[in-house]
Amino acid sequence: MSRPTLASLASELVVSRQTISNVLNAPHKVKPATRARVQAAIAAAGYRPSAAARQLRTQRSMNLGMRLLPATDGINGAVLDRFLHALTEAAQSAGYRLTLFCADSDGDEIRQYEELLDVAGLDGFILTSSTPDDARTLWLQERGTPFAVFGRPWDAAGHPAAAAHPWVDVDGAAGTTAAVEMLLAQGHSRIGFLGWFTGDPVGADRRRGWERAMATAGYGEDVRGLGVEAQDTVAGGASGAALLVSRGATAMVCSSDSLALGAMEKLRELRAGSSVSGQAAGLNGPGGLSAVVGFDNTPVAAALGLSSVAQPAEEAARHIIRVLAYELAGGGSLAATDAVGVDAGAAPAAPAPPERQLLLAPHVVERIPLPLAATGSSQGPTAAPSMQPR
Amino acid sequence: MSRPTLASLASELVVSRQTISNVLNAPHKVKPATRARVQAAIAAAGYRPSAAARQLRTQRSMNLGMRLLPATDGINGAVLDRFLHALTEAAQSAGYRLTLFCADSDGDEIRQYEELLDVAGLDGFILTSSTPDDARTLWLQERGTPFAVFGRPWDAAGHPAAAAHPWVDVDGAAGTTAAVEMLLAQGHSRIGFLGWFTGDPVGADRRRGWERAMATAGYGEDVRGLGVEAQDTVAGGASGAALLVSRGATAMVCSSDSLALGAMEKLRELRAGSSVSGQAAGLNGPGGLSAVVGFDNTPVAAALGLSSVAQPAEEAARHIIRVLAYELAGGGSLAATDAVGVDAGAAPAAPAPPERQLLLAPHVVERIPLPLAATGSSQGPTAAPSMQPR
DNA sequence: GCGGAAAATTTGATCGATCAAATTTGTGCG
DNA sequence: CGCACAAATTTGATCGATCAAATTTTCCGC
Repeated sequence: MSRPTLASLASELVVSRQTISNVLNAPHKVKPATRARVQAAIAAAGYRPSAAARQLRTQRSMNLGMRLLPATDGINGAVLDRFLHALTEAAQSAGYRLTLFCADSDGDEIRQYEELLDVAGLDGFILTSSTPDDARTLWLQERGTPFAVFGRPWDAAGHPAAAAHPWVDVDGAAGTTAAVEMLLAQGHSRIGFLGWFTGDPVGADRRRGWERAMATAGYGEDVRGLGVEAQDTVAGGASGAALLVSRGATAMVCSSDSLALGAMEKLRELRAGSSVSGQAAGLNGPGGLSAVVGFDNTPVAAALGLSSVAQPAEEAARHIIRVLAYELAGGGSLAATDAVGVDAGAAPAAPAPPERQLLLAPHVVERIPLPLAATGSSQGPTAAPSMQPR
Repeated sequence: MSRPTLASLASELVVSRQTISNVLNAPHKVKPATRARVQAAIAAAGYRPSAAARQLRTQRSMNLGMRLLPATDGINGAVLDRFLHALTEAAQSAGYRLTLFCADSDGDEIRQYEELLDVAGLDGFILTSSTPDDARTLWLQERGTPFAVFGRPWDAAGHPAAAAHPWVDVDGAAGTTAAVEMLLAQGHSRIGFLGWFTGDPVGADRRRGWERAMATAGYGEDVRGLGVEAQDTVAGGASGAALLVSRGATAMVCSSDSLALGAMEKLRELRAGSSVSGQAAGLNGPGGLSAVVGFDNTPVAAALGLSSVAQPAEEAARHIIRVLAYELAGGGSLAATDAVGVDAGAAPAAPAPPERQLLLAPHVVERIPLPLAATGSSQGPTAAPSMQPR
């Protein structure tokens, strides 16, 4: 037998299509006895409603779209990777499917939205990364398409902006603040900041966290000169670290793991260079090598024993789906009014709407740099005789 | 006006639905004059056929599915990331959409196939990674679902197996062979192999490439003891490298960048330990640090100046789509006979069917290890005065 | 046992496209 | 001119579900 349909199942069961449909979509409308009988038949026949037919009628595809950004660094892009995994999983368990697409530019991305909405009837989009005065969010809002953004809205000046759409972001400043606090606890006081060039708001935000923490600790005055910017690469990190050291820094918080990796290597090199007792250039602070903290907690950081600020990408993804699903389920129709002083109405215990805009706190993963001692790890290496030749 | 449909456009143009449909799907059936008029109207109205309606009628969704594997290492997983990007892009330009899904196990993956086929009507699947006697490929073949695999089929013994389904893979042995040749050219002769524990066929294949190249170069005898296996981590690479060095290796080819990274660090450490003139333990072969070659050409390798074997992931992705699209377009109906001596028939110049099974050759990216000299890269670092406080 | 409202179920129309067959228009030629 | 036949276009049915309204069944009190 080929795939069962509502009609085929109905005639078999001697009930109408609609009754079966109701069992699936509005069970309370069906008499318990019938319901049980139908459910049994559905399970037995392995019936699954066709999404295409359903979509044609209901105009909902249960399909969400997300642009796959052109891989930038690959070292830092790892966060989006984790995000994508978690997003797929969350979407799936919320009953949505996830469609990927590529775009050459933000303009092209909008063109893709249009196409995907018209042709595939996607129900909503997830945007990753937000730019100041984002054209995409404007377009989507005008058109009334549901969407949620991983990344705060920024105004043209690079400051957090107010926006009506849902978003989730990670509080970068809180991350660098926590990193500074960790270093302070280790006994450091001349803690530098190593950021990237591109004047984007994310970098500025991370820098602010460092400034704030230093000021709070009473080192606000010393900060001048300890904030440095370089290209967001390993090489850039190395030269930036050299500059910071020359200015007396004994520790540094970096905007990325690429930078931190370069910094760590450079510190190691400087320490090796300054002879055995490397107290020379102010190196060897209390924490030794771990005086470098990266950002994003990339696999590389984990592999090399680099401390790093970890973004809760999985939690962000789950929340994005939660919000989007809520909007798509019509939750937005009531929640349109800002959630301030909404006490009247006495709604019948709706399942507390998710925060439409959420800032998550990252945490610092403290690591001890790879010792590289000859002692093997859990399982030591073994010589293996050549296997099958040829 | 809301979205135009065939019917709305038809009445506007005073032609029938079917004529418009034909203009889109079988232009040759429509008189040139009419065709032009309809095409203009389509463009003007921005008409786009609904995929759901089309799918309902044609039973084709133009949608491909792919499982997103649970992120393993993150360092080595980068290849799949590039693959996914290229795949999305290729699918898109072939007119297909890509749907992602997650699964807990291979068994669950099959369950997902079933669901996605029934509910969403996916036209085919892309599998990444293949296991010996893969249950998924068997299931898909039995069911007659089109699919293509990134990875060769292996038999239970871990040897390449014959299979009827399309696949693309990268020739790992050729990669390690090329790596050995590069090292030979640098003057090395005691070249070790550093693989991973898990007895999977991919690792064995890469090892065979090393063995073959060494034998060809006349060092077949020496190989004994120079093949070592460890955990596929940075720490594992370090300890494996130590062992290889103790056996007299001056260079080594690794199965992954994780291993190579550990090896590189260990070599650096050993070299530093053996005083200034580190000729001691047979270190400092002709190629110096670059005597380590990794596999997968991960961003980390690029960042750290580690030579590595690069998989043509993008090309693999494009070919996978090419093959799958060909099958889905009905190309398989003729190509069922093996492409050996098919000279008869004299087909009317069909656009040469793509190879159903293709082994791509990787290439070695030779790099000079990060010097970490204080001289800044292209753009040097600059001190930046504190930005907006608070 | 009966009227009438509520509950349960069924029927016909519809979403927007393509297929298959029917119909109309156009062309060549004796 | 008119016939046969091909080209171009149109019509009706269909894919598989849900919606809205019509219909039948059930239940209750009097």
